[in-house]
Amino acid sequence: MPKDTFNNLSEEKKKRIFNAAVQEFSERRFSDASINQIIKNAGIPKGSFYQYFNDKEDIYLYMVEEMARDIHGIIEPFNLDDSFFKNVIQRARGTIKVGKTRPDYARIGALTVVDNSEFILQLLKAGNAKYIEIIERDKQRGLIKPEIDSEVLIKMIYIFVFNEYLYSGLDETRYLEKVEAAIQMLKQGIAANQD
Amino acid sequence: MPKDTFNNLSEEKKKRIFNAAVQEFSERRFSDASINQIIKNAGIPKGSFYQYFNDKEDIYLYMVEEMARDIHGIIEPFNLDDSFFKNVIQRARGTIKVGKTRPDYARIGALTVVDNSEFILQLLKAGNAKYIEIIERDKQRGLIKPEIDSEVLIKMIYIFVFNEYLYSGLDETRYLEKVEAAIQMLKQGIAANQD
DNA sequence: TCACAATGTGACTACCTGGTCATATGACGA
DNA sequence: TCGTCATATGACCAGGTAGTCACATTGTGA
Repeated sequence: MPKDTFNNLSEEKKKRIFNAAVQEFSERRFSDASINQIIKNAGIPKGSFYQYFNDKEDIYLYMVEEMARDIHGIIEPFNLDDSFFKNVIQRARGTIKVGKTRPDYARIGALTVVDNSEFILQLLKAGNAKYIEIIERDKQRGLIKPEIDSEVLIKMIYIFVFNEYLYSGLDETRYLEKVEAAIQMLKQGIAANQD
Repeated sequence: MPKDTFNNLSEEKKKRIFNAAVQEFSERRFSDASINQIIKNAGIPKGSFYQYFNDKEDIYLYMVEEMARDIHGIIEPFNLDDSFFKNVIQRARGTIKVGKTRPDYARIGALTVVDNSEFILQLLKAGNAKYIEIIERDKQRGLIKPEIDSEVLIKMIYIFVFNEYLYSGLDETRYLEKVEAAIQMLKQGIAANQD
């Protein structure tokens, strides 16, 4: 959580610092991102940074919250009545939509997939909790086989969706094709002879 | 490719350097690994390293080749008559077998999944080529649906298998369960009502 | 024995990192 | 006008990185 000194700043300066963070965290994963680079981008002195934030985690969390607020209008929220499949595809479409206007935002998300720091892992775990719920509900609704391991399922999708975005996200058509192919595979299976 | 000066070294010294590389690359992914750390582990001066290798990529490739030679006896090679599924599970079992005697080797492989440097990406692409072949063959044999995107399939499995190893690889039973769950999902699908 | 080539060596350069802290500045109330 | 307090600032510290290079040592063949 940013310190009071940060909250008292002018909107312009807060925005400048936010933009600087977005720039850095979209170029390098959290673990590799540099505070020095952020202050350089923002044009603020080193000392000020530590007057505003405790550390890198602090500004990252602030940035994520701001981003969430920003894309609130673009991305559709979870639809709890829809199936897990629909929600995932919806989300993939959302990622593309975001990627069109804010490729930096989308890349920040995608970069989490190649970060194995404890901080990022915890963040992801929290973010996936909602999906786990939906999967469990779909099991009860008879849409998903009850013996399926929800954690494995969401993990497979999550890391694929973001990994793919990292490498082919710029080509939107191709990206959506790949994601849909992946989901179709998981949905219907790849074996030709159903037994 | 190591320089001649390296090849002329005593087996003992070569082994010491190899071990030092294994230690470093099993603790940090390629991008984060430090040459300084390797020479420290090996007990050789900085200047010597550059007399033996061109750079970090050079020693990494050497290490990978040596490792491949080393686990040749442990891991079973591709069985071209077996299905893709069997080959993947075989490979996962192989990873576990290797992990038992050489957890460092297994971790070096697993760390590739969180490395998005061009160097590692190329290495992985080359390594997956054989699997692509097997998938294509299974399509012709009628074991895999012909419309399946081979690249998506192998990518999903690859990143899942290594990602999972990175986080639960130490618990072998759990790890194998997760991998088998993942493969089963892909094989038969997760949808309850087949249509 | 001598000369020359191959190899060993670590101090050094240039550059990066996160974090601290003494000092400077400016605002605000008495 | 003065004192106090919040905030701004960048020099500085300790530690890390990759790569170079002048010099020392060793080996080898004449």
